Amino acid sequence: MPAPRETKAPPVMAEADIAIVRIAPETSFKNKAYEALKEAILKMDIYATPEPVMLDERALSERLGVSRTPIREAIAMLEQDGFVKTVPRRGIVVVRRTKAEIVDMIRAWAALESMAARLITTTARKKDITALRDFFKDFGKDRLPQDHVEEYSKANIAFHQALISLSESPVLVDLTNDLLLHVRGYRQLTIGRKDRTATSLPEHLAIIEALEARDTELAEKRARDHTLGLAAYVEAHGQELFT
Amino acid sequence: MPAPRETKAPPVMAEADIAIVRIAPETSFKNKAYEALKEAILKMDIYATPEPVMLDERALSERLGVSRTPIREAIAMLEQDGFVKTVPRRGIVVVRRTKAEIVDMIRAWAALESMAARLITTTARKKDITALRDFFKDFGKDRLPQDHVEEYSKANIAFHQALISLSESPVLVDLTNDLLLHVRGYRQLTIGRKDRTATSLPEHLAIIEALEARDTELAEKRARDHTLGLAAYVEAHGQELFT
DNA sequence: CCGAAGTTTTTGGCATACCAAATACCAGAA
DNA sequence: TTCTGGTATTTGGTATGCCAAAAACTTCGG
Repeated sequence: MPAPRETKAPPVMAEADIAIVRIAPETSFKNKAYEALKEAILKMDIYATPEPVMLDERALSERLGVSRTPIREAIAMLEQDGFVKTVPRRGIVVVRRTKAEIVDMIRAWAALESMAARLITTTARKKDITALRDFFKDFGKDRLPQDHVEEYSKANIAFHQALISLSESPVLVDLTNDLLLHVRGYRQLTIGRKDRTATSLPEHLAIIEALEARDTELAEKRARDHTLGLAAYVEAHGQELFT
Repeated sequence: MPAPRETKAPPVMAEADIAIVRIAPETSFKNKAYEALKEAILKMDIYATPEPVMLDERALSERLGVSRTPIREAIAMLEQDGFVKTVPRRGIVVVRRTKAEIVDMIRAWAALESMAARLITTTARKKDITALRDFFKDFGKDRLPQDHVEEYSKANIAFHQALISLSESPVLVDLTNDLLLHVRGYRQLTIGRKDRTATSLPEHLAIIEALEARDTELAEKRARDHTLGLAAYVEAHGQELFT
């Protein structure tokens, strides 16, 4: 395949077939504002203050150097995502999730991930499954996860995302990513908790083993129970995190 | 009601403490446009014509009697939902799903519904579970589902939605509803297919039985397999529906 | 000092105007 | 007729301005 050109090939020309990089898509201000606001919201600790976090259209437009129009469109998108809620003539409030909502999301996550595990046993290559172990290669008897919670937490999330990607199901990937964004509101605070970290690694390895064995039912069950365990944990010990 | 005036309620107040219904939220044009466009998109048969269906902002704004601003905000929301995609300086196109995408969505649906079944066995009241049979009370040996495909299809969808609602998990309910909206693009064409209809009813009843028996694993499995069966069916026989 | 009425400010909702890119259209040359 | 160049049109993107409701502030009478 000499040239990546595709749309309606030109009649003749081809002047020395220099790489025509197809130009840049030039993302709009609307999308830039969406990304910027989304990142800002995810970065802030919404649960730190008692009073709700508010956003101001005009302030944001001035801050980002664009008019209110693209800002408002970005806000509309974020509202669809469930990150903010605009109250007419009152303001735009960053949504705070209750513990019950977070637990609920984690359960849905468990459902999707167990389906991913199921699919993986029938389609993924052994090579790719085995590669999942690499996420934890830095941890072992001499370097316990509970002594490097922060680091392990990152590896943990990366593992789960890689696992779901192996299912090659765009829907599962997208849905879990969305859920994860909401759940991560209290990243280290919950997922990386020491006491859970201790049991997490063995469970992950068990999941990988079931996948390698192509044991559909077992892999599905282990993936489900592992994440449901997290849900139960948050439900039991996450009280102090929510107001 | 002598006068339709409403703005600025009279100062006196309290006059006979009649039920003050909290006023109407007065949904904005943005939301009205969103609902209207969403319904319109779901109603049209996107897969009928070979060429992609396009939307025009100006035409829509004139059609709905509002300016382009709320229309654009509604479009931004629909784009987040995955119903449309706007291409800069080209137009707004109604997204057409491939067969693979639909199958993928049904699989995710299966995952979520099986989790709902799991939750139901531990929390729902027997009374509510048994009530699920009512959706099919009009069908039986003397009135086969395959002879009333259209009607059975509606009962089918209502059953699944009621089932998931019983889980009392807002996340599961919302996610499956979203998926269903996309899958329903070819409502009668797939879900109501005669050959599948025949096996559908018994499977539904089997799910209900497992729920009543509080058999978590079995209910989960039956719910999952039932919907995965639909996915497999679409994958095998849905070819003619996509381009 | 307190509170109610009135005024100003703030805030999101909406309409409108203009811009640039992509396309469609059209006239003129070969 | 066909191809080419240029021009008019279409279309989404963005900036502004104004409106009304709600909140914040001010003022004045008790």
